Amino acid sequence: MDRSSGKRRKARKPRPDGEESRQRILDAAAEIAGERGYDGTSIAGVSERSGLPASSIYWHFEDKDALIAAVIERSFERWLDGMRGWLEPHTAASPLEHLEQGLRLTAKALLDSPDFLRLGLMLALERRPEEASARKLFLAVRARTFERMLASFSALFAGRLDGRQVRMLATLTMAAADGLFIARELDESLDLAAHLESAATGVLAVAERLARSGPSTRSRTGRAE
Amino acid sequence: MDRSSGKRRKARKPRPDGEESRQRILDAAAEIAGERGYDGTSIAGVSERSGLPASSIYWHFEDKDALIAAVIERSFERWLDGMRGWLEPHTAASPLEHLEQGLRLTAKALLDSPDFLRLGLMLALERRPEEASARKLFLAVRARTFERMLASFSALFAGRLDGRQVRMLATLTMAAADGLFIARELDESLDLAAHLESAATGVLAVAERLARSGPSTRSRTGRAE
DNA sequence: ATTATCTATAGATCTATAGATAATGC
DNA sequence: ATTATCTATAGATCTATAGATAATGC
Repeated sequence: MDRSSGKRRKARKPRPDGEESRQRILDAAAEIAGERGYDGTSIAGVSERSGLPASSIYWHFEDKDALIAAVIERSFERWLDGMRGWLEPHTAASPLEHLEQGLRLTAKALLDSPDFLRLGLMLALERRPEEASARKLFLAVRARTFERMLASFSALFAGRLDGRQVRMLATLTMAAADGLFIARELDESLDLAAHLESAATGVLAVAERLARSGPSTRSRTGRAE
Repeated sequence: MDRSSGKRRKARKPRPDGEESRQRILDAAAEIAGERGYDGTSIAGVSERSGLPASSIYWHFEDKDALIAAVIERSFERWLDGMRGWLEPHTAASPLEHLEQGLRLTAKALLDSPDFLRLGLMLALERRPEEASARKLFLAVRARTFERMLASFSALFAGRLDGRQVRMLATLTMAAADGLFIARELDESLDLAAHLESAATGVLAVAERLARSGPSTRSRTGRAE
């Protein structure tokens, strides 16, 4: 059924309304999944909100799991668009400016396309045995982002902090972003950019303190890679 | 059906196995809800895992919503047990020690009974229109904890920070706790206590910076109460 | 000929209840 | 008499598919 994976795509051009319908289905699924999570997203609901029958959904997507994974994938691409400029190598003058720029872009991306992180965190907190492809996709994407942050902190504190300490800084930064995102979801009047900026101040203060106290201050805090 | 709300409880003593069954149902529901969220928790699943028929579940709880709310309520009580000592007024010598003690207890409580925050965050991220009683309960409990933190920070920085600044500190602290909890859920080798302690260092650094720069430094960051 | 949508429905699962039966309290 | 469990099932909803039909590409 599913021809979205592009395996043996025919040379022939598809009908123009097909892609539009696919997007309408993804829009509806993203809305509902963002409201109600994985199990709360029913095919009937997506069908109703998109205006297309259930069988059309199954024509475009293999099954419900693939549909949710596609929602994550698309929202991640939009998210990446928002973060472009930071991820491209060396558009900022100094490592510190690079981090600050990353922060501003993160705040903007979180506000522009919150579906990605909201649904992603919901999937991450769930630990269902089967049907994990959407969750796996989110975790892979998240790991990649973490590696970027690691590289950024490494450049900023080269020679002053060891790998374990840099990893802790990146963990704290990502935790602050996740936590502040949740706070803002629960209170939309919260100024996300200002809070992220304060959090960055705190992370840098932790970094200075770690740098002064030398490498390997306490028992291991994370698994070696 | 539901006699759990204790409205017109008869003078007569209930059978001893009743309460035990109720707890087994709650155990099973907590496990499944922690794995799969609200919609993923089916009565059939709870019935199978608890060993009691569905009708027994409905004898003990009004409906599924009440069951999930009871799960939240019980895990919150256990959580509170872990936090007792911090919440009771003035067991610590200084405000700073009070905060540090709260931090240690938070780490311990998060590790001992993670169900409360895991399920709570899942519910918080969802925004379903109906069936909100479990979610409301979690948010109320969360708000109370936030107020305690606010009082604690107020005492610690009395006269040096205004209400808005104290609120930002509490928001950052709670965000760090939420975010680090998620990080630890995704990587159970993560040393939660050490990371929380580092986060606290960062929050205090932010506080010092705010105190030095005087009150009302930038545009409002939160809604007035 | 291929792409996409439509109607209709099979079969599984889910929430909730009816009504009989067992166990305990007074 | 009340508390609690048991069997059985109604009725709704959910995932997924079958098969007819429409629209477009070549």
